[in-house]
Amino acid sequence: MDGLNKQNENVTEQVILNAAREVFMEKGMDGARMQEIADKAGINKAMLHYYFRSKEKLFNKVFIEAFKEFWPQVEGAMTIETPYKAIESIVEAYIDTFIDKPFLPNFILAELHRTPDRFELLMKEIGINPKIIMTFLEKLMEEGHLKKTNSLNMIVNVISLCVFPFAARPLMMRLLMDNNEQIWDDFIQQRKETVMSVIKECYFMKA
Amino acid sequence: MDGLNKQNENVTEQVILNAAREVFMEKGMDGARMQEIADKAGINKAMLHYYFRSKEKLFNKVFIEAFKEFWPQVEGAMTIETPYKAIESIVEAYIDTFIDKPFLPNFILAELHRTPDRFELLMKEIGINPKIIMTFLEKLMEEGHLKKTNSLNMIVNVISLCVFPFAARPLMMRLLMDNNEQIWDDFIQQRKETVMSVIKECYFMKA
DNA sequence: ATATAGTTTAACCATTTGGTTAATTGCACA
DNA sequence: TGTGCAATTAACCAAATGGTTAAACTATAT
Repeated sequence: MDGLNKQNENVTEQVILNAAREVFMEKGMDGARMQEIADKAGINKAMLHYYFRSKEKLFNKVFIEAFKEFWPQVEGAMTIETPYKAIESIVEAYIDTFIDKPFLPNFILAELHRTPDRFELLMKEIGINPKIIMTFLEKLMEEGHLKKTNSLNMIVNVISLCVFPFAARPLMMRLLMDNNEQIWDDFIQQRKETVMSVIKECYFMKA
Repeated sequence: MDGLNKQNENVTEQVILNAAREVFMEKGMDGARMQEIADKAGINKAMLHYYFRSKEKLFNKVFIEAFKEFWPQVEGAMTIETPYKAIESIVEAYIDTFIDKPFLPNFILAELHRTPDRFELLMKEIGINPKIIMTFLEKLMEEGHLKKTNSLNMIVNVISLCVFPFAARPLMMRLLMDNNEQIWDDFIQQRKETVMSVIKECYFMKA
């Protein structure tokens, strides 16, 4: 029966993708080894090529998947009525994603830096366009909910505050937090508040 | 005469280091190829090993050099009398360094992520300890120049605002700035001011 | 001039790595 | 039960890569 085949295929395919995600996230494209992915998936290396043809194709799949999960959250946030809650949701989308996938920021930054042009293509392919966040912010300024400022600067600041601590986690842990996991956890638990208080102070109208 | 030999040695050594810096900065440890470094230096590949023994030793040299140049600027900034100027100088040290070495943030983040423990060792070896920035900020709070807040959050915020835009440059250029070099240059020219205005708003006492 | 010591190179080596192939297994179906 | 097709594997391959070596070159000191 065809249905069972399809199901088996999907199972193996998923096993491979899970292993590939782990390895690529941790080691990046250059550092990852097909053999390690196969080992982690518990299958023969030839299967990777049987299902995904090449390392690059497999990598792309993993890369695209990571964004497909994340971006809708940001888009969703912008439909929220209250301006404050909307921006809070964007911040939350970023931070919760990275709590769940700690390697994602480094993974993206490395790939971004490795092949920027291919990155741009993939973004367009998936339909990610951060400019809509910018226009969203500009709308909120027009409507008088936010102070009128340079929206490019504002969005860069917000994203910087959300993403960078995760990207620099090993540094912060070792040089600022005495390698103490608890301090990191507390820091991250507060992070949404911390970022929002900066945004409030700098960009929202004083009540 | 020994002097001439030493000079020649130094010349070749520097040629190698310059080439190695370029390649490692752009491709990272995993992506860099010894042959490419040799080609860029215009010498035989064996020379790399003659002078630096191994890829890792060469990489370490490049890595350490990058910090040795940068960190004293930050330390120097903290000796400045006026609190505002002191913090401005720290921000300036970061941003000017990255204007000069655009690949440095990605280079550091990648290495940080690749071998965090070795990174920590190198930092201690060079004598870099960002905690002194934290205690410096705390002193300014005690003295009433800054609002009393969590110094860890403050330093992370400041560094995030300074570093992240450079690390994410390829993304920002392509998705927010229409690949327009001029927009990027303007953005970076304003960056010191932008960051300082956030710091002023959030952390300095209102005049 | 020649010995000596450091410098540089071409050729080579062992290992790793992404990818292929041909044979084997397992399973639906007739 | 046997046929056919997809899934899976072991063995293999060519290219790339970090590293080595032995010979050649250069310049200096005697």
